[in-house]
Amino acid sequence: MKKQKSDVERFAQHCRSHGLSVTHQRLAIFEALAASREHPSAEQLHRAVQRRIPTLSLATVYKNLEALKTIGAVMDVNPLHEEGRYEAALPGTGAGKPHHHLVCISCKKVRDLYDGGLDRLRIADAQGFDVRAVRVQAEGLCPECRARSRV
Amino acid sequence: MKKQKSDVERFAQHCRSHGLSVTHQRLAIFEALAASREHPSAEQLHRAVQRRIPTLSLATVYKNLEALKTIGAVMDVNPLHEEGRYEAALPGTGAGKPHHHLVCISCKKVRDLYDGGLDRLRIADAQGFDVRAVRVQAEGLCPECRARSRV
DNA sequence: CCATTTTGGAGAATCATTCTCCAAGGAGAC
DNA sequence: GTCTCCTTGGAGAATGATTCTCCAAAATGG
Ligand SMILES: [Mn+2]
Ligand SMILES: [Mn+2]
Ligand SMILES: [Zn+2]
Ligand SMILES: [Zn+2]
Repeated sequence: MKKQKSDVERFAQHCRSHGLSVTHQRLAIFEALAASREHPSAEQLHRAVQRRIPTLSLATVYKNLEALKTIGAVMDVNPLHEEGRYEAALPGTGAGKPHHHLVCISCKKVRDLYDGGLDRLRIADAQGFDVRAVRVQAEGLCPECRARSRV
Repeated sequence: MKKQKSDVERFAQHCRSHGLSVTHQRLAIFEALAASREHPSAEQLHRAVQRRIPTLSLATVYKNLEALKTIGAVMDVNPLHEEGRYEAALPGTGAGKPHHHLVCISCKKVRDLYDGGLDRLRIADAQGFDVRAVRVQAEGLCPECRARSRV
């Protein structure tokens, strides 16, 4: 009977050690997320947790996901989902040849990354998916942001 | 003087062969995109093209990006940018260990992809970026959607 | 140039996400 | 447990990106 509590306790301590209090809303949101393998949206999580806490508001779900991301208890599956970014795709233009991207986590700039090794990636266990394309996104600090943060 | 026209001509023919008429707005949007290496947003493109066509509306930019994506003249840099998707990230939970994702281009479902080979990826030419993480997203049709489309 | 069809502009509408404001609920000290 | 203090939650408005509606303008094909 210690086992059952350990996940919750680990979460509670993670919160406290990062200065976040452990409310039952926060805990329920995390539990729902941890119990799912569906990579749910905020809306889906809201619906799931509302079965336990009918008064839970959607804004609270967003606030908590953001807070939990900050302390590393939750991850965002989508790289770069705030605003659409485009590139031309005809021969001769930027995306004329397949390539990948370097994305700055600070200023959001996107640079093309041509790397023959990455183009040859094969997915070992595609779990029945008919894989049409593989996108690689390398995330980090761009030279400008590195310089700025080193001040 | 043939060279300069060839890109425009190639684009025009690509449009016509896919049943899209070639308006100067559409052409200007594509030219602005092809001339940029910044992976611009719709808003940025709008500002750029407005210098040539002051009456251009933002909705027109979106309509055209969508139309051009459909015929493959434009690509969307962001995988999955419509709605945030989350996962737990503490030991014992889904993202407790680093992993990648299989995404269905039809129903948008996201499955975890554990692949030791992908975890060992190294970026050959990081162009000065301090790379902190590499995300791989394999896109294709999930088993359910394959079955449905094969009807 | 004519008729047909597609497209563009303006602005409203929609959808996801964030913010504001105030009351309720945790955390740590007695 | 009780008392504070500070964080958090709820409600709904606000925001920002994207889409839709409606009509006039422009492109196409002859
Ligand atoms: Mn690119
Ligand atoms: Mn995952
Ligand atoms: Zn940067
Ligand atoms: Zn699917």
